[in-house]
Amino acid sequence: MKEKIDTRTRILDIAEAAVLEKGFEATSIEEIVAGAEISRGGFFYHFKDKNALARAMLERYIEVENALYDDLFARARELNDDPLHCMLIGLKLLAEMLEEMPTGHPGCVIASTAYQDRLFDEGVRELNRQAILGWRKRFRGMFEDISEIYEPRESVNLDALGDMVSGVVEGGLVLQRALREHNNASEQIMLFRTYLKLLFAPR
Amino acid sequence: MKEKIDTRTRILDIAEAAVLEKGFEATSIEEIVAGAEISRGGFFYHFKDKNALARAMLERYIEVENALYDDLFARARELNDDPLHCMLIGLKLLAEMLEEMPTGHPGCVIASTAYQDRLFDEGVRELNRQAILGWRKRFRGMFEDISEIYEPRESVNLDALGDMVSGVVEGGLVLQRALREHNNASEQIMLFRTYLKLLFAPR
DNA sequence: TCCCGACTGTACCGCGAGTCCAGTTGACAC
DNA sequence: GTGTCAACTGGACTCGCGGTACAGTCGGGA
Repeated sequence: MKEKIDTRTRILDIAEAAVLEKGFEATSIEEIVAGAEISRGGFFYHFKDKNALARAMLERYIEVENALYDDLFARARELNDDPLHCMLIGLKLLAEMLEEMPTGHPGCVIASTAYQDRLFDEGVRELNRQAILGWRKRFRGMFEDISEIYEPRESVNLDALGDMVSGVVEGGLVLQRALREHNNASEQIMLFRTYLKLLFAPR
Repeated sequence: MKEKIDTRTRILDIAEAAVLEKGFEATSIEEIVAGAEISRGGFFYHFKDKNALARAMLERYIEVENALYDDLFARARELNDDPLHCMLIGLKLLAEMLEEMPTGHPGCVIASTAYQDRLFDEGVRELNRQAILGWRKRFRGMFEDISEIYEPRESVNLDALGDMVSGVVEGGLVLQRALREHNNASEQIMLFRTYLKLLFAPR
């Protein structure tokens, strides 16, 4: 039985699916242990409390999300060396990816935790914060590269523009969840993309 | 004692403040009744359960938010008849308003409920949905008026553009909450404003 | 053989939501 | 003055869930 995924990972998988579907509070430890086919004792052996579970989930989620961005923009870079076109292609890929998820994107854990933050400890909140700051830095860097070649038509704060990528995704996912529609997030990204095209259009 | 605000309103006030600060789940009925200086029985006399409280809060919140938008864009209209400039002024006013809130904007209840929706019944979810659809319609209408005068530089879906107003605000508020910064939402709105300026710029 | 990590199973605590209900209080009606 | 009704108070109780504690089991290396 080498094939058996280790229990901790199994707990995280099941918890993540449940939390993204119904929210953290609405997910009981009872149902997690039922899904993972372990006992309550087993759960607390791996996570000292629900907060530790949240932390582990968030850590894993952020790692995956970062890897995803790395991969996406690396592929975009292969298709076009120009930083603006690379950005535009990357956003297109991102939009397509969001669209292809059949049930719609699971919904970003970031927003979910941001709005229930009193349930979590400082560690979780800080993790959340650092993730967003990381994305700010990533996208800001890309926008700096673009600005060096294409002078923006209107002066903009590049930090804020970097945040706008995360913000548009988060906002789109909120709409998608609340409206029970499917393409809001990808549509919002495509709109943001036209914004960039206009902003960095050559004179 | 005509001055005494009726108990139901007092409960809503206190609950709203607490919920916006810490989230719905983290707010106990115990603390609400303590704040409102009533008994637990008194609370359940007014609301049959916590879900009914959520519904009432959401109803009130949406009403206030709509009145706020009405007022904001009416003022903008007074300053300039042109639909594009009216929109741009309205967004500026909105951004200023968000900035002036000393502790930052309380955070939109919409996103908060969207990410915990299993805690609420269908009525609450539908209320949430209708609110966003209402904003879509409102802003779509404004963008239609603009399009009649200013041909957009890139073709865009006006529903999606309407959603983008809500989305940018929601996304900005998520960032603001998670980062513990203060002006993200207003900055995001200002960026969206430059987008509109570029999109509808006369040739 | 023994040890150890990964559990199982059970008993127990405290808290908050929600129920039930009997009783009080003050305003207005007749 | 009596009755009635809405708006509560207060207390007792149930239930589910998070969390603790801990004794015992089981399989795989050293």
